[in-house]
Amino acid sequence: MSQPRPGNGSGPPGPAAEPDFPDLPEATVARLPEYLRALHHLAEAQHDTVSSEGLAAAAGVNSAKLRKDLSHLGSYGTRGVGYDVALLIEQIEYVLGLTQRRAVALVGVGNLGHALAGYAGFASRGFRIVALFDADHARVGELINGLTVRHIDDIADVAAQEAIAIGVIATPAAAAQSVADQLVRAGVTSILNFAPCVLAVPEGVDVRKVDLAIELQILSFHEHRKSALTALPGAGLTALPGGLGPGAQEAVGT
Amino acid sequence: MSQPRPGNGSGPPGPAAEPDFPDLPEATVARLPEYLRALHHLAEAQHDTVSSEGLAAAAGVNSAKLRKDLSHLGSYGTRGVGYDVALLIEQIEYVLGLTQRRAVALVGVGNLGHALAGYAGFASRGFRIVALFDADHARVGELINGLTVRHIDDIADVAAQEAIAIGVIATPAAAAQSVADQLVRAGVTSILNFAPCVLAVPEGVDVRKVDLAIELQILSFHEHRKSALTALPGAGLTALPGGLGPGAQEAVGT
DNA sequence: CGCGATTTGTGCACGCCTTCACAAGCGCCT
DNA sequence: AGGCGCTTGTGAAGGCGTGCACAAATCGCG
Repeated sequence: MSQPRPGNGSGPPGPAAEPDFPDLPEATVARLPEYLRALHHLAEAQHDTVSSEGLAAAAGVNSAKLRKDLSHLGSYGTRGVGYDVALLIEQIEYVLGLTQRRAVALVGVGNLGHALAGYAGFASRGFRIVALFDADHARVGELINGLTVRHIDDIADVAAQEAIAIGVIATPAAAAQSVADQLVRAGVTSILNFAPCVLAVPEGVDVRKVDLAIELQILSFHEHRKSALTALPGAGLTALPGGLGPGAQEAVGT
Repeated sequence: MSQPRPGNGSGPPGPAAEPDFPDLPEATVARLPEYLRALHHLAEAQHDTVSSEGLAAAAGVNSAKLRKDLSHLGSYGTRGVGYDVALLIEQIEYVLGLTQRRAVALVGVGNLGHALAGYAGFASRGFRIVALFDADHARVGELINGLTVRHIDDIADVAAQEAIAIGVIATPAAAAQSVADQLVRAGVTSILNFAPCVLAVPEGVDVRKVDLAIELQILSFHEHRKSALTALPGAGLTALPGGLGPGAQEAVGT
């Protein structure tokens, strides 16, 4: 767990000493995974280098932003040429801590939990789900994707065997806080919460929340706004104003 | 302040002219759904008023931020008392355009799509899934939650009958762009994309993306950083520095 | 009727993030 | 070897969002 990296041989880090990355802008961290995905895509297409322009387009961001983001990791590009795809992949994966496949525990094997347990994207992008839990005894024992569902109260035992750093909560809102408490008690320090509620956790534990209905509600706001606009003003919706050639993704916040 | 609504009748909008909300800060819009959820929770608990402090705690945000957010909607609080829960719910629902239950089409009835189709949270929070689509003919005809899966090519016919404003893409990445194109062609102007790829859409179409693996990768970064910190510095992790009483949710970006 | 307690609404300052614009650096071609 | 074009890396400016701190407003009580 400790030993961030020895300064030696193979890995991306490079032989010399490294300050690691104590202070990457949070906004940058949130974009790195997107760059990483785009890079893997490029690698499969046999590209060995990319310009910031090209990578930015593939990731759906501004090229200046991308360069600034990458500059925070150090200089891994070559002026006049671009970035080495393989090198950049290694570097970003290292920064994100993906060189070790992190163990993830999933709690709540209902509708959504089932889907998450079977989601191939986790395995292919640096994670392995090592345990499934549920509070419902009727579900305990069920076999999903090669894993047996265990009762949530067993989580301490499982955590003792395997270092679980990340927990995913896919339970109803009413159960989420108590599940979070159990996860924290078992040593989990990062939680991805799909339940529509706010979690209280001790300092040092990170929580990210994904609320599917909220995403729709944000879209609904923009729909509401759009329909109000087309109803009122003179111009109405004449053939799309600027160019309509597929511009890069229209953001709508983040 | 501008007084967006005349003080008359029952519903929040009121029959008279309205400037609507052409310019709400995007960050505020993203938080309104969270306030709304907290408010519904309070309403169920028979509270008719809340202070900004109380609502902020329930929504996991700063009270000053909450007041500023709400002030953008107009003055719906009473100094010395707080906010009227029912009134605020109506107001936020109106702003978000939830007074009409928006019709949503879901494309991709695989692992995740199945779960989304059965997710009760959509129905209970202002949306109704009116159609399911898939490209796989083997899946067409399947009955899920009272809806029959249709082929993606039929989307134009369905859109003709029912005004579909929002489309949800839960297909593999390879199919997502082509599905998006079909949705746009059918008149959809808002897309929620679960596929791990960037979508190109014409101007005027809004896209929000949810990438489950990216969320985990962001957590992984913080794990990586935490383990590096505990390994190096003198103090190590002595009993949590500040207070460890469950503070409000630790954000980790948004 | 007046006063104090309480809570909203907001002006202001600070910091983060984005974007532009350009100098520095690298490879290639002649 | 020299010059030219291309691309990175970054300084600086502008905008947005956050949080503080306080004035204004309302209620309840004596």
